[in-house]
Amino acid sequence: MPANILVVEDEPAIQELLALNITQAGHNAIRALSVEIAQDLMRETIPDLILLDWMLPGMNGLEFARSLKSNSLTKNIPIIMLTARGEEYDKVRGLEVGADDYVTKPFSPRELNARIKAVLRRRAPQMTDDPIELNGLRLDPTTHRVTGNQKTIDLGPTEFRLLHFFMTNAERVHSRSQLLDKVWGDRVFVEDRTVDVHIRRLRNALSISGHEDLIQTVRGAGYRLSAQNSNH
Amino acid sequence: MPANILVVEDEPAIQELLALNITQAGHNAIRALSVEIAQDLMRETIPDLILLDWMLPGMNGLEFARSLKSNSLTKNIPIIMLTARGEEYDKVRGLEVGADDYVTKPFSPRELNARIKAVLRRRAPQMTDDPIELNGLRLDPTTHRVTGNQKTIDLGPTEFRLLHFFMTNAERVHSRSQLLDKVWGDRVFVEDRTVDVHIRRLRNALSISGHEDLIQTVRGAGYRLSAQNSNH
DNA sequence: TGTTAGTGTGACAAATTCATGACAAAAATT
DNA sequence: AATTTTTGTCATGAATTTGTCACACTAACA
Repeated sequence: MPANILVVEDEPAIQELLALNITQAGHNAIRALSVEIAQDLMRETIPDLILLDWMLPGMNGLEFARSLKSNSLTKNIPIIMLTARGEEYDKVRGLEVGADDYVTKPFSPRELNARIKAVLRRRAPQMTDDPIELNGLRLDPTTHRVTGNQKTIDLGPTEFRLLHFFMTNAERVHSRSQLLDKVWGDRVFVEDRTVDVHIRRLRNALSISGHEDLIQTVRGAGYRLSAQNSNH
Repeated sequence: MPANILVVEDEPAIQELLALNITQAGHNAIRALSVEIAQDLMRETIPDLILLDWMLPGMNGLEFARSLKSNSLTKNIPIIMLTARGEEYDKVRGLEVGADDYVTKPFSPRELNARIKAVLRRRAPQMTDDPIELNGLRLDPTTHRVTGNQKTIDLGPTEFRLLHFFMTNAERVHSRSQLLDKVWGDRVFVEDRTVDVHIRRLRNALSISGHEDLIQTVRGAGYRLSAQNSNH
């Protein structure tokens, strides 16, 4: 299965090389020249793997890795560090922040692909029982409860699944049919507009905890759960 | 996680077979040809599970099981009885002395492993005789009684096991089939809905002590014992 | 300013899920 | 053997959840 691989590398030539390798291996390469660009892109799509240069302008790779691992939304994304020969790569510190592997530049395509394959192979199954925390809201699958602002909210089965999906796929727009697929299952026959109603019910429930516009409407596209409230 | 499994079986060929199965399942097999050897070995290591032949030279399996269950050090070790087809296994007496399950020889590896797995899976909350206290409720395993709010209530066997399980696994949702597995044991064939009835009986008993909403229904998911009541 | 497609909202009936009392079989107790 | 307790199942009614609809509202655009 094809995976989305985010390449964070400031050297265009090397980035080109990496992207070429990735696409030839049947994967999808998303390119970022800096950490900032990478963060922007991740608001759209959460990648399955990140190739991260050790030395970067601005925020360096190590810091970025650490920030990724400390966020429950992104902490399970495997990271492969890229280091130049000569640069002494602090393996201990790399592993410490949760890097899964590293590759030394210049790299052979064969080696790179082998590592990508290996990391993707052991990627964790999604649905875990770990609580998901986001913007002061905490969803706990083991308790089947949502907590926020000292308040515990009981959700109906569908509302719970819907919120669970939104929280594990936050900061992205999901069309109604995508939501039906992912939350209802792809074997049901339900109207698109039914999603609207459930969104409303979920919004109602979440308003108890003060999360008023956590779920936003993207006109003509669908809905999105976003931590940063775009008040324009 | 690997477990130490003591195999008490006088027939070398069968013992070999058992040990092979166990090691292939990732566990550690300790072999004993007789009860006496087993007792010796147990001075070294207390196993996590005992596979015990029903018919043994010298002290037989039943007596051994009984002696194990009467010793506080060993009484919590689960026992799976091995019986030959034809030997009629006295299920009642087996359960009486505390055997957790039994397997008929000749056995299929698949069956044996399934039973081992099942028994090990539910060893987690060690059934001790220590009282459990939670949220002003005190459950005493020796008397099968719960005390709360100056009132003491007698529980039936199943109600007791159910409450015991809930108290040792509080703040979590348990599906009906999980409860059947953990409280009834996976040997039995009972309807999912039966759980509902026992929940009701338990709730009835607990209401005497003023714990009205201690056990909550999570629609579409199961039941949960929780000190915290959701505030709507 | 008016038109229009897209979205919010309240209501409602159908479907689903659960609570409850009753009852007979099974077990335990006498 | 008789009695009491425990247990599993069922039928029924209660409660919640769910999908739809009709209509109100909004944003975008001519």
